[in-house]
Amino acid sequence: MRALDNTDLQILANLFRDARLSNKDLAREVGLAPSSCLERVKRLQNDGVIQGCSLKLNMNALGAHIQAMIAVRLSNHNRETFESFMQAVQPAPEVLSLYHLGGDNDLLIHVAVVDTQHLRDFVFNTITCRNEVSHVETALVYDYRQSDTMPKFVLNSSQAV
Amino acid sequence: MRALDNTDLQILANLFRDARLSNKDLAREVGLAPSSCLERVKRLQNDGVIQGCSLKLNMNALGAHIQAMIAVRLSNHNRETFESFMQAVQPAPEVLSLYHLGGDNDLLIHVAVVDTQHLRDFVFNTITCRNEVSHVETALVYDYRQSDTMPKFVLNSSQAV
DNA sequence: GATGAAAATATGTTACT
DNA sequence: AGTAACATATTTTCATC
Repeated sequence: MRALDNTDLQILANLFRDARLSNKDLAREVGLAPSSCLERVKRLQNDGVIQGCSLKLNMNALGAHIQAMIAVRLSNHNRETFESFMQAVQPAPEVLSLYHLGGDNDLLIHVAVVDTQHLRDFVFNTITCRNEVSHVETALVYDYRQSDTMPKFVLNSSQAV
Repeated sequence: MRALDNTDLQILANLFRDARLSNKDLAREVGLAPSSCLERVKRLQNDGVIQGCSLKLNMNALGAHIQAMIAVRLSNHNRETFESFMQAVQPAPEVLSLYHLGGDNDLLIHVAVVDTQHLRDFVFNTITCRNEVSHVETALVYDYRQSDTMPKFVLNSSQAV
């Protein structure tokens, strides 16, 4: 993979702010011709720097009035146990995202549910029913905010132009 | 806000999978003429059902080789304390997202950092230096997976067509 | 509301610097 | 690698159903 130069970082920062920016507008923002800009965006996608693009939705409008974070500890920490748990839980329609952590809790599962009864059913039917689960704690999510600016770090030599 | 009908849900599900889908392709997927489809997408944006669209980036390619989840407890739980903490922390370039929870921990902060030293500096300089912080626990994020399918629930009467 | 055709815009190629 | 020009495709408007 090629190192990212400053123009690449500008492209990424702009798309991070608004991924539906047209190529023409993006090119103007970063001071490139549209064709050159398009070429770079494609390269960033091919190189796997850009991994995809997802919609931020208003969960309440979809009928999910409660969001919760479910912390899970497993009884066994080998790879197979993890993978089987994640593969069973991730496809559930309530699951928004899933973190595998190194800490007291092995996993954090961010879910959206209709109401408290739905939350309880989800925890029983999808989480605690699994025999690899040793401990579960559920907390309401009052607020969830995603950064609208791309993480930016001091460049090291391998990234610099 | 108008209730979402089945076509709206199909549009959202398709865009959730790939927000860069062209309007033409989206229209074909949901069985509408491109113009009708565009009209609905605009309405969903205006109604705030679609809140935005963000890029999923390979953090390693940006030079962030470590991701961590920082759990924070505050000494005071009034609104002002929360807001001032969130407004101070959220703009930090390392912060990817921020959860306000009702539970033992008040906040979870998902961060991307260059290395362990950077993580330590971030925790000291941005989190523990603040006097409203009473407890901090940091865990490495080994894996972070976002659902690629839109949460779907049984429709209630207010959402049904 | 939805459609289809026309006008405006954007994309993607190619040749050139 | 970047630019400009061109052909193709898409978006968006609008009159109509």
